[in-house]
Amino acid sequence: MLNDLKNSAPRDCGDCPIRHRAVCARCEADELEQLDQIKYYRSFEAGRTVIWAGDQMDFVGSVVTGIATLTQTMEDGRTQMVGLLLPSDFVGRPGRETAAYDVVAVSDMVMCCFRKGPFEEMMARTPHVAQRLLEMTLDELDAAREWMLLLGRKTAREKIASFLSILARRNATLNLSQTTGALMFDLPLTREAMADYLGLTLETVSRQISALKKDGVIELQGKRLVKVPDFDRLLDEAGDDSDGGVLS
Amino acid sequence: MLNDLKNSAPRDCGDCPIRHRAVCARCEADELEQLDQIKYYRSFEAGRTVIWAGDQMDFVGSVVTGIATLTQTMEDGRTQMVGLLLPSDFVGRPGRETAAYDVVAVSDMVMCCFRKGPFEEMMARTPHVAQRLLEMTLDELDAAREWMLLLGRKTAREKIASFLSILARRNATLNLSQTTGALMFDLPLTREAMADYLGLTLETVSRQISALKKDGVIELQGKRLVKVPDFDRLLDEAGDDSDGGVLS
DNA sequence: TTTTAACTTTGATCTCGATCAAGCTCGAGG
DNA sequence: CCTCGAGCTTGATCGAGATCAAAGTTAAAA
Repeated sequence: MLNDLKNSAPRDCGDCPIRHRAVCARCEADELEQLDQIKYYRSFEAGRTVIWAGDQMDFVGSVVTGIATLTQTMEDGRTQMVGLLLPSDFVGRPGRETAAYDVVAVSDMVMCCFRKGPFEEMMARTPHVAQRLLEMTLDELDAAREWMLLLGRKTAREKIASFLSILARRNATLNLSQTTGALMFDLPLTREAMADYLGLTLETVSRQISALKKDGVIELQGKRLVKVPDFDRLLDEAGDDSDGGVLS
Repeated sequence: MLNDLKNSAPRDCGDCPIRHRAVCARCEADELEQLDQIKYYRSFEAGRTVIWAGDQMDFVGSVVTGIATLTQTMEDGRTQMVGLLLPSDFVGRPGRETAAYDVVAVSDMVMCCFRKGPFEEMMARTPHVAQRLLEMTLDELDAAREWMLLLGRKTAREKIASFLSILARRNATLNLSQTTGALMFDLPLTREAMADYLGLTLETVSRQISALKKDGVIELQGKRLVKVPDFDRLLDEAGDDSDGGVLS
């Protein structure tokens, strides 16, 4: 409850790790300077809630480092995660007063924030921010629709395999490795959080991970480090169109 | 296979039924005229496929009248609807070559289309189109996330009740009625299409509709006309936060 | 009018994942 | 070192919804 505020090395946009992927990606030097003047950083410890659904939300921003989740909860407590926010992902919606979802930091996290008013003015003035935001929103919409297929039609095993292959692919993109052959990555979520993302119970998540391990699709080192000896095998288990899509 | 092309009374933007809700909603007279010059209408009979996932897509457009569905299909035939396109909804994505989903006309339908190239130029020149498209995309993203909660966590009965209350609310918005008390509307989808939307089988859809009828939550006249005697009761069955949200 | 086929309903049964219930693991704090 | 508890695994059982099967309904076509 205390902080949010310990200033974690305010950065210069020039060497920001998400400079070319976030909402500012298309900005020219002068636009970047405008953004620079209205931005501020906030840090959150793992487990902290960034904002509650329904609360007044007077800022928008980008995840700089760390991971957060977007979740919806029904009155009786049933919970569905509707987004996993990784570095460069955008939080909040211009033109809306209140938060639509709970946003929770899953790891220690730093956000680059803008007060909503100035940000909206900026959007109206400079097309590059709005353009980039549209592009990012369309990508998120595609991801949400892919998730609808997963939630509505995939089996528990396919859900787990799909989730793991998304994490694996993302990890391969951030690092330099190629998407075939063996690769390793960290599981950033607890079994329970995975269950909330996949529309399962934590017991089922645990069982299916064990099953995939027994079948040699994955190997575990500890509870959180996953090794995938054959990525195509994992993709196959995910039931996706095996287009083997090139990393973008 | 034949037509698509029978010219259904090309309209003047001035008296277009979706003038103030579609992607052109914010346009000034001069911008509207530019759009007018690159637009063309296409008609589709009920059941016709507008475009197949993966196909080259050289246009974008808006649904003017009628209803279409957006669906994803796995290799083994499992199908998930990821969107229901109503009048004013936008189809296609600027900056993408191929269609991501199957688009199928569910009723006879008329679309207002723009070739992709000219539309993208227009978007780059005039901010009002891009602004409106961003707003619409954000709304669709919210709808997709609401659907994720439905698909991941709601029971079959809640899914049906949620779907019916969405249709009822939309109908109340289009017509003049208020959202409380009795209201009637048409079911635009077959049981199978509803099942694909809700992540169920058609048998379960049929059974749950029968159950809601038996319990007096809805009444049916024929297979397709639904009467809701008490809308709050239906909302309650849907399991949603009962904020009784005012129609926007 | 009869035929036909798409759509819907209902019944019987099965199965996957939920639920209930112990234990296990491992790292932080005393 | 031990204790504690959060997170994870595994087993036993249950039940909502899927699946398999058969009729019923309706509207268009012949």
